[in-house]
Amino acid sequence: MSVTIKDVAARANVAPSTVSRVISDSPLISEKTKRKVHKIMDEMGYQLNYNARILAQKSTKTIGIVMKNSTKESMHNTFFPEVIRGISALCSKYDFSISLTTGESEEEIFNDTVKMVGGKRVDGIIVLYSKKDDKVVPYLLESGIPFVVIGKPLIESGNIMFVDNDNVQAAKEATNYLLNFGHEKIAYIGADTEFEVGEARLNGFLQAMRDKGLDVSNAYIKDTQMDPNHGKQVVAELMDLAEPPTALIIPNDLNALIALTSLGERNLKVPDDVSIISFNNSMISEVSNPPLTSVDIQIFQLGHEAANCLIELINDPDMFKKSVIIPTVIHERSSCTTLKV
Amino acid sequence: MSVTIKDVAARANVAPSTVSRVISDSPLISEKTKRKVHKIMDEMGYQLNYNARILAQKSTKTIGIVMKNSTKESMHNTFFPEVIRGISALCSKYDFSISLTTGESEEEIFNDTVKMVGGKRVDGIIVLYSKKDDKVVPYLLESGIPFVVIGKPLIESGNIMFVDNDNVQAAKEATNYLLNFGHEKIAYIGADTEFEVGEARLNGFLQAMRDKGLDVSNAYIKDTQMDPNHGKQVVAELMDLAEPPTALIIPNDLNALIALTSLGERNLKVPDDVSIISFNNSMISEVSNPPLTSVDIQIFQLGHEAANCLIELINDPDMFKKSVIIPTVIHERSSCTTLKV
DNA sequence: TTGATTTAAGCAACCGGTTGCATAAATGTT
DNA sequence: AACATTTATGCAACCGGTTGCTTAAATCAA
Repeated sequence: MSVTIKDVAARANVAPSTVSRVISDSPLISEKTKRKVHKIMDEMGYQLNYNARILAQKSTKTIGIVMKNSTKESMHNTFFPEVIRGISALCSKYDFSISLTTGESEEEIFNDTVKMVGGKRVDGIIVLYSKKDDKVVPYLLESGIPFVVIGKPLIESGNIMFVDNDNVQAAKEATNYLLNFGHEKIAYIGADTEFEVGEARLNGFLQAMRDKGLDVSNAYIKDTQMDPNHGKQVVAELMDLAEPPTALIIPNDLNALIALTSLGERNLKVPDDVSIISFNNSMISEVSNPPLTSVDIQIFQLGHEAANCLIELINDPDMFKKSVIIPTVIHERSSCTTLKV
Repeated sequence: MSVTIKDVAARANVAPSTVSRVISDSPLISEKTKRKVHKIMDEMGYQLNYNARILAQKSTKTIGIVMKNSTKESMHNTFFPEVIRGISALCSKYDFSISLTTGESEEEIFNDTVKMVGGKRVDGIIVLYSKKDDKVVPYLLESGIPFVVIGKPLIESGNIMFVDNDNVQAAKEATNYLLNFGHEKIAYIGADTEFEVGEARLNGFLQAMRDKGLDVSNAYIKDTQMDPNHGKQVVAELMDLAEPPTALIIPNDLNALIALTSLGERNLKVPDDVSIISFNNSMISEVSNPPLTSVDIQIFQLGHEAANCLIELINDPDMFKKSVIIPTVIHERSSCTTLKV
């Protein structure tokens, strides 16, 4: 069908191996021959067949991305495109390709991963989450393939490369930010302890409160899905308490927007009646009304560093398993203010 | 290194070809042999090497996705994850993998595409946009690879499979929706005629206005980027006109949110002072304040259908080049109301 | 000029599967 | 029992590159 290395070789009166070496610009080939072969490759419209190369070199130059793919529960909307962008940037630079899992359920995602790894379709894997009772990471560990987790692995974290924020610290800072405004009745939303990030942030929140000598009622700790109705209900439950919170910590901007609307419906003003601090610092936080004070977790950077680590690891599989922490920074806007007394 | 078909064959005292046929569950092999070989495969932990299969079968079971990858300009945030989800669903079902372009600039994206297609890394391509002066589609056409465009191709559209909304119609309906509320001074934002979708919707808008016998000032037609400052500026320009519009058509929910905020800052109320209709019907439109009336373009479905068409086309490359139109539907919420007289 | 050394190119095995064709074994027919 | 069919398996070429090793040619040293 298409032009192969042999066709080129025949036309150029050289051996296929010579053509192959021309392609990889081997120093074993003279400039003269290289020119000749290149000319003929162009004439014939030769194009390298990557699959053949992959098979021979046993290297795919492809990294697999394992992601939760379901609608709501998954990554906060903005997370996914942004982290992909970060990964892409690096891949593009080092000429790697990206392959995605397509599964919806945990089972499917696991199978996709096995197919990628066992089937030798990728050189390395980036896992976009860290979750309890997850089968993917243990499998990867056992398989020996290079991989990086975005988020802090819950097992053998010393033995696994990961890229993460310091979520405990980030939540602590967010909490302290509110505490410094005089708030003491602070509710924490997003306590999904299935995912490591949820647990870590909850811990940070609790620590900050304890450091300040404050008790936290369980009624102030809420989980939430990425769902308007549920979000509104959570806000309602909090505000209907005998002692409603005066400040809210919310795990992402979209949920914060939901809260904002929900509070508005009850005629509660942000920040005058309730202060809100959220995570992600996406464009939503910039344009909501009022603009949200939000913790920038630097999603692009997370992806970028993860890809960076992974490619290093692929090039030297025995390297020291480092982990990198991406700093977070609070972007102050107008959703927090001093507690009215 | 790992277990190959030959290792299994040796251990089972059969030929490699037999093992291969066992794997593909060929009717040529007896049940007895199948059981025996399967048992040994399990014992040895055999795993198919996909690259070898790809090379031999000349089929990758992978589809490539060509996307604009840059931050702002690109797809409205929510579009990308949602369309991927739609594509994934189908791919998962038919056991296809997904490969992404990683490039940022048009040039890089084009090169990524060539590498995918020329390098035989994919069986087909989905292009996530339709743009003027685009080199990708002509290249794909020439290459002969099966591909589907999401959006209406600007060249040879009879010869190219595509999945799209009827954007002219959608914009017309949105416009009529506002006209029926008595609005006549309607501004259209998002007139980026580089992309087909921008142009089509603009035409729909103009048609609807013309049908109603209304002139449209050029001052009412604005382009906008996915950037808060620019968005606000656009709104400002419109509202500072001697005759400011009473209704706005905005190409996506995030920009509508920007507009909402921008109008709020000028103490203009939505919908009392200005009506807004936006596109995409993302979660933002549901939770903004007020909730936005938005045209649902069914992004998931666009991806789903595109993948569906592509896989059909891969299975039968000579098939009739159909195109499918995904219906749009206006979700009424609270951002539009009758024009005050 | 001759032998040693460097440089350039070719040979052939290999990566790990798939598949058309040949052949052996099993079954059926008369 | 002898031959025609059917069914099950094996042989070997092939997919399109890569690479260790060998060999031929060119350059160098003496």
